[in-house]
Amino acid sequence: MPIRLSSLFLRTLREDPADAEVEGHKLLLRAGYIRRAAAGIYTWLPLGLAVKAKIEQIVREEMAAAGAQEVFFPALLPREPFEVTGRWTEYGDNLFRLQDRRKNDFLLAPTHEEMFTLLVKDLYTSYKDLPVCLYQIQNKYRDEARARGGLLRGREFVMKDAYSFDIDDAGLAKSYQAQRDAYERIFTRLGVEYVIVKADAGAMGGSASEEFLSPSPIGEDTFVRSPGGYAANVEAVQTPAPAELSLDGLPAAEVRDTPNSSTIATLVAAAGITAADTLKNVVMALVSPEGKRSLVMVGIPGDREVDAKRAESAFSPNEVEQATEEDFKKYPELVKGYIGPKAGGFSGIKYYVDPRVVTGTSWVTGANVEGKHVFGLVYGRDFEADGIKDIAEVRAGDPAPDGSGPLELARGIEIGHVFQLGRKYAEALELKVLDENGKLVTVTMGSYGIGVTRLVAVLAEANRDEKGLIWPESVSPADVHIVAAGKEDEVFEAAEKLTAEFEALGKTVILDDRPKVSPGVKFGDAELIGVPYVIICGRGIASGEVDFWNRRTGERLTVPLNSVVTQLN
RNA sequence: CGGGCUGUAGCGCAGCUUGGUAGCGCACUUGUCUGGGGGACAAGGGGUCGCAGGUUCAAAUCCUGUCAGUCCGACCA
Repeated sequence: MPIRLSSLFLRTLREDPADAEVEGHKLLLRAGYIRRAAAGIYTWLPLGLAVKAKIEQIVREEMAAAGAQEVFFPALLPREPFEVTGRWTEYGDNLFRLQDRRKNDFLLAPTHEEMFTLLVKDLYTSYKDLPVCLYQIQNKYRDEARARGGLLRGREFVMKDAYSFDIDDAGLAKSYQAQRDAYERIFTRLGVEYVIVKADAGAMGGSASEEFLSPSPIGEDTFVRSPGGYAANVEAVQTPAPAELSLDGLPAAEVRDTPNSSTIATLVAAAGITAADTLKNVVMALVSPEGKRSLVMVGIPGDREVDAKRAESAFSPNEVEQATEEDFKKYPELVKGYIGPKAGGFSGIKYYVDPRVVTGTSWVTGANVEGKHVFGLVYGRDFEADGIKDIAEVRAGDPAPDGSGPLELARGIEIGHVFQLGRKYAEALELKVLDENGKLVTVTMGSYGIGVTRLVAVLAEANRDEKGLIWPESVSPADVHIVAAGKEDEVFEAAEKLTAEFEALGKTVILDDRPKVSPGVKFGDAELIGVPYVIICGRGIASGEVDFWNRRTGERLTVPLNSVVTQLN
């Protein structure tokens, strides 16, 4: 049956809703795909549901091809499993918590690692059962501090999450690759542009992790890429270390008076040097998962700022905070504005340097005395560090770690994430199987996510013009949109006949059979709704002709009524 | 969580400064005309003015509180 606009539950809006900011989101609202129910929570209307179903279908087909089996968990979960893995508290305010009538704690699942792990533990006990890969397409709930861009970042959203279970690392690598390949096929079929970037494993533990980002100026993730094909999340970029320099013939370090030069800017102005010549020693406070606070010091080139996300990543699992006045009070040796590396170090403070600080490099830095800096302090001769921490900001033009050229910074929307999770959850929840020697071994896992509803937003954002949406064929709510433009019975009869012919070929049709609606309104709605092919049955019917519009290219042809079906086929 | 802005009909907005009959456009209903780019005319239906309290003879309007939305930032597998 065609989708008849005469009866479809739909009301298109002529004006943009005031609370929508992102263009694609405005169009989804105006064209009647979704309605907002609460901040970050959306109701799906028939057209939106059709697009979502198309995406899910492609995901299901490719998951099946990759050997994954579909299951379905409740979204409403008891507290206990999340207590075991520590995430009941770890997730913080982002977790929707609730209680039943007996005051037992429940949550709305933000993700399902625990449940998948427990399910496999529940049923499987032998290495012969592995590998196995399970997935579901399910609503997730995260009480985002700030929902954004409609479906882009919602508090309720649909995610495909898959988990692989293997007996060993080699198996995990294989499962990971199978999912990664499936993701490439899925995004290609969806017509979504994507880049695969190395991601920071972060708090999730585990080793290999890659994100699928769809490049977009409205993206929330910053990533870098090089002309030679390197791509990584900003957190994951490793700054290449320059070659070490010879210590021979370098002038001796010299302490000079630099009054009132407690910032890089004032120092540079007063001493006639550039910021890149200076070594800025940043003191930060680390808070361990147990809540213990300690200070660290990192020397980075003075022309760069610390990137908070990179610092978090480098010092994970510790939280990184700015050092407070109180912190400084505990270490009177630290002279704010004139902090520098010190022979033997400051007791209780680890000292790290940026990767660019290599043997033979010479720096202008604090002398640990009010009003004095050291000039020509050479790494490997005059000072050493406890290690390397790569926490300085990444800038456009920086060299790619693999030598593939200068990096460019770009924004992207995370549409998928593949992750070698390892044994973190299996250990916490004691998922073990007997191996061929009858010994218990802990299973190793991978987790693989695709943001299904986010993909609707990404597709809408990437496929539109000033008149409306332009869906890729693979996700369009219908294959063809047929408009009966006119008042004559012949026009409607021809449109009906054409609809039947397309449907006989297995095509899905949106039929605009609204009586007494002017052609202009119907054309406008067709363009807004965004089916890629539109056929107009109108004044040409008398001479056996219809108009054939290609929504994407804008091409408009007049073709004989009796050949339009083959034209589209 | 911090800062800004906004809550008046399904959508977009005016009215608030200076308190006194709640308005406009779109959408919707009916009729006539029109019929290839959101057409015209006429007649209609629809609003606890976010919520609560206060001031006042009288509050959409002034005051206090609160809730919600949204943007920027912080946060965020």
